[in-house]
Amino acid sequence: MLNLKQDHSTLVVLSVLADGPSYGYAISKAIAAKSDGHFKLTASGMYPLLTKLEKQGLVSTSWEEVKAEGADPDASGRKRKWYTLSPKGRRQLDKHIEAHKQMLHLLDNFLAPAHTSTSPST
Amino acid sequence: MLNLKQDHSTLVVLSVLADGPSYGYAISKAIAAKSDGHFKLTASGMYPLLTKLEKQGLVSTSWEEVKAEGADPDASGRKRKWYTLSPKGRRQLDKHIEAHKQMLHLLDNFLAPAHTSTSPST
DNA sequence: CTTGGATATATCAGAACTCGATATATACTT
DNA sequence: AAGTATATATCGAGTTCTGATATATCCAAG
Repeated sequence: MLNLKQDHSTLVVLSVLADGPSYGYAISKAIAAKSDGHFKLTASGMYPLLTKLEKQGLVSTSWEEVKAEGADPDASGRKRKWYTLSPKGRRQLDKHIEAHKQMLHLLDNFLAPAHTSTSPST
Repeated sequence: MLNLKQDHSTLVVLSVLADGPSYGYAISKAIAAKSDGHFKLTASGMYPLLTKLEKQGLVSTSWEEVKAEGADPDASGRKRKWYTLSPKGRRQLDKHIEAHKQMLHLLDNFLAPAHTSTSPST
């Protein structure tokens, strides 16, 4: 169970939101589920990150009341803060994925034995 | 020019030391060269990291005087602190590489379209 | 011989980040 | 009534990041 750091958290959260709007608690569960239990992003990592993404304009937000089944229509129930990926967030996700891929590529090259082979494959 | 964070720094520094003993300044230059100028690990990141690796027993150290060409044999010249990868450091490097590869694999799966295909490959 | 750039190690300090613990409140189940 | 799940959020001690600073030697150009 890997606790995600900011860079990976951002990538993963934006990726979840690319599938459609969601909210903190659900995103956290989605990350655990989608990663088959390997990734973990807890509340203390999630909410500051979401606030940051909001400030950066990568997501837009709205509050919505959670209606209970047989609830009194006048009762004020639990609230959810929904996050929606903005066009800017969309572009940022693409950038993050690209940056991630480049990092992989550079690290692979770095770690590869110093063959200097410049193999014609790829 | 990417400034390396601790995880990647550790991986990259141990990797450089796997090619043979070296010292801070040279490691920094080697990282820039070996990454074709893409990775940067500056003094303020390098020395605390090397100290940490030493404390963890991943590297062993020794001081050596840099002899100048026509220098007075009695003159005390510049000093270098050499770092040598320990057997434990060797094993740790392998672990880091494995962890890195697993992270790639997990992130790729996460970012892949939600096909739910459960393809029999791999 | 003096100025500056390269070599070489190292710390400082403000900022940012990490992460378990805590706080608050509603909803559902037993 | 108690316990678990849902839901958002902050606190704070510890760690990490990074440009700036400090110190000192070596070498080449002016």
